[in-house]
Amino acid sequence: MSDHVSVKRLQRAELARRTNCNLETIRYYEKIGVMPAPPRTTTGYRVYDESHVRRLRFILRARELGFAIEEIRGLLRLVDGGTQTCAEVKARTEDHLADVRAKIADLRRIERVLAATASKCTGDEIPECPVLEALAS
Amino acid sequence: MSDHVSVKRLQRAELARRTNCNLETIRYYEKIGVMPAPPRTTTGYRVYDESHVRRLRFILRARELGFAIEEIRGLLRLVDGGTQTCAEVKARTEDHLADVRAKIADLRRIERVLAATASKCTGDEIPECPVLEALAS
DNA sequence: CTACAGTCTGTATTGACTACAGACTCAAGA
DNA sequence: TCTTGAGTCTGTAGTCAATACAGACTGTAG
Repeated sequence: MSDHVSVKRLQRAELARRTNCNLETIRYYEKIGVMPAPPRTTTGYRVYDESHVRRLRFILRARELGFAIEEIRGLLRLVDGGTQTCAEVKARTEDHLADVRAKIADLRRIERVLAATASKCTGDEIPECPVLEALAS
Repeated sequence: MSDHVSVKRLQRAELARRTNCNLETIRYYEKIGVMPAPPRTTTGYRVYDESHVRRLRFILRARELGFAIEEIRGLLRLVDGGTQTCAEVKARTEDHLADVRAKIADLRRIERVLAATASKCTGDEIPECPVLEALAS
């Protein structure tokens, strides 16, 4: 009776398809310990279920938002421990938000320099080039 | 008379100091061929001069602006060949500018999601957390 | 029985560095 | 002259976050 209400079992390719994750990335996440090692068939095939789908989606979404693996590991510890407080997670999110904003500021500075330099270009065939001069000076 | 007006000779650490570049990065740039292999003393020490300072500054500035090494290699070929046209460089710069703008757009999207999610947090000690829910759902 | 697709493992590659070990050189001080 | 410490040399390994591949095994359909 134990598998009367059977859980849907997935192999690796199916998990990859359902999460839109690269096949090999799943194994990689298992190796670095952010995905749990799933049970195996007698012949060694990994067997996943819905809990793995949720876990992987969590990781992928956090990666999309630019969290580093180590930051995600921290978030997962909070989730797994069941001891997380909203305050802790909020603090980590805000730290990360500050990082993202700093990156945006960097890129905007780069954008300004590139745009200003490119706009000086005549587009002529002459070898004098304001971009190269800006880089060389 | 050949070294009557002697060029200022620098060793690696001095070049690093003057360009604010990591010591090992200089050797790396030589290895991958964006910096020329400098002459050596009889005992094998690299000997740099002002031309190396200029070259390295060019590379570092381009890196700061987010050009990839391969893009820089392309810019350097234009410089070295003496055949560069302003139009070519302008085109490459504008391609790169488009990449930078795409990255900014990505990060701004991420920023919006993070900010919106974090602002829902109560900061309370309760384990329900809108950030984790947003990631898990 | 034989294809063929899927999975398994470990390892190599990417980009742009950075760090380290172990040997060598150089200049200054005792 | 000897020693000490700083600088340099080489090759190699590690970083991050995957991605790719080779070679062996398994599972299934015809």
